[in-house]
Amino acid sequence: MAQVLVVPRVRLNRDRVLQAAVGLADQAGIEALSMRRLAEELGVVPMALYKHVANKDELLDGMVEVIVAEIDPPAPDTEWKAAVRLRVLSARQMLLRHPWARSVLESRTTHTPAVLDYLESTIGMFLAGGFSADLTHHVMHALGSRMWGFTQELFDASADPARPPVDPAVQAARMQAMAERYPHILQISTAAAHDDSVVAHGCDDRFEFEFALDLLLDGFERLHVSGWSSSPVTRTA
Amino acid sequence: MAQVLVVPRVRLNRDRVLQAAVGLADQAGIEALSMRRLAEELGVVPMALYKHVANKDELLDGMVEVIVAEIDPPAPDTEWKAAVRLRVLSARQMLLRHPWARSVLESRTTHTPAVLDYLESTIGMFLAGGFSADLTHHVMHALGSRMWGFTQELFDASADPARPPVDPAVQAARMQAMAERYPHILQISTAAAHDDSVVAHGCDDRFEFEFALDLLLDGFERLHVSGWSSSPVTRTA
DNA sequence: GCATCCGAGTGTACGCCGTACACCTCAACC
DNA sequence: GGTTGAGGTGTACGGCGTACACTCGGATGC
Repeated sequence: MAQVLVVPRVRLNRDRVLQAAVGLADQAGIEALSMRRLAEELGVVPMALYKHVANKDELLDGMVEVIVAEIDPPAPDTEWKAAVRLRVLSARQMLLRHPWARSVLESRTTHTPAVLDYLESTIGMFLAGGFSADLTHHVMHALGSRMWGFTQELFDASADPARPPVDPAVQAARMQAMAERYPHILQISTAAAHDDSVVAHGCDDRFEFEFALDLLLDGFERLHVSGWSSSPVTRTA
Repeated sequence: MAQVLVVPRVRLNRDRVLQAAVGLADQAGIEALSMRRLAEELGVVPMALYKHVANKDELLDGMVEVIVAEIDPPAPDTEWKAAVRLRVLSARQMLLRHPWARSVLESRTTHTPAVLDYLESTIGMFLAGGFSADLTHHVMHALGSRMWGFTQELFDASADPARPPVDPAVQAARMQAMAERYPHILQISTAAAHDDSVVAHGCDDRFEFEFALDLLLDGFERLHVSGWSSSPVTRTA
């Protein structure tokens, strides 16, 4: 017999695994995504997956990278307000396509490069629009609840007490690398700090919370006293 | 030998179970909360818990009731803005005490009475302040991201396709009971509906999303053009 | 005083889960 | 044509939620 007759059995790789995981979560729900079920979907034994992802947590991180990459890139030469609006609305479209994404995104504390890139470019829009680093810092917090991105433990190494302590030299090198790749993030993460340490001590998140809340409340009040009753956009079907 | 010497072995009850669950989640994290671990904590065999809660999902619902009850009641005779502010800040304090609460709250789709009561009284604040039902509807959506409460599937029976269909008569009776107990919720949930059906068809959540987003963006812009650079409240340590 | 009952707590067991570890297979390369 | 190493396999372990049949003890009725 020449050759073999079995199906070609395309080789597994990390990307095929991640794509299949996203697809499975989309159609069966995130709670139905188990390593065993995913392996079955790929016609492979469960342990085969571990040659491509370290464990289930890393699988979820990989899935996040996949979906964040679906967000439209920043529109060039666009005024800050329109640019942010487009970006956030695009992120929202992605979240609607993947209903499980919000909870997974919010459960991940380790920010992956795709996520950091997304933050970085969004921050850049405000800064390019002339916003001060301080205002941008607060504005990102206020936006945070709608774009899941910006939380105070971004640079906070103590966020996860279970993580083993890191060598200060290693930590400094990491900060250096961060500063080069994500200058805007670094800029605004330290903008609200009082002392001079580059490692931000975290920001006053109660202040951030009230900032956003008061912004909303003042907006509500303005709409109310100006006799707002129907929507500014037409709502005819 | 008179009597017995064993510890009195206080009887278990639903409340003891829920309190222990909240305590365990507080100190060991929500991922460490298993029926087995909780039972051990209570000096009892795992299956004993099932005499007091139907299953783990109902345990989580019960935990939500416990923590929502910790939110301060509405301050009487207070202007709407201050009243809402106090309430939301109190909810935030509760969330800070129970770091696991946010994710659990957001994962529950079945709103328990405690949660509905919370929504009801908050909505009442806006209405009492003279807000139209329509504006209150949008305002609750905009607040939603910060107070986890108000989502479009509140009255949407089709939210969970896995749930068995309900007898229309039963459904109508349910709506009637809802209307009596939660008039404000009903009022604003139907405010944005175009047709006359009492069972809201769900609202245009893209509109709600943009409403909140634009409110924030306009606020950001106002702050920006007015030269906002430092915080309106003093930030000295 | 004694039989009855019934709900709280028990014990065992099942089918899921993530994944450690030893093994096999086979294409690529010297 | 033997070696190697990466990809895929098989078995096994401990943990999970919970179904189901049970025991036990205190309250209740006679």
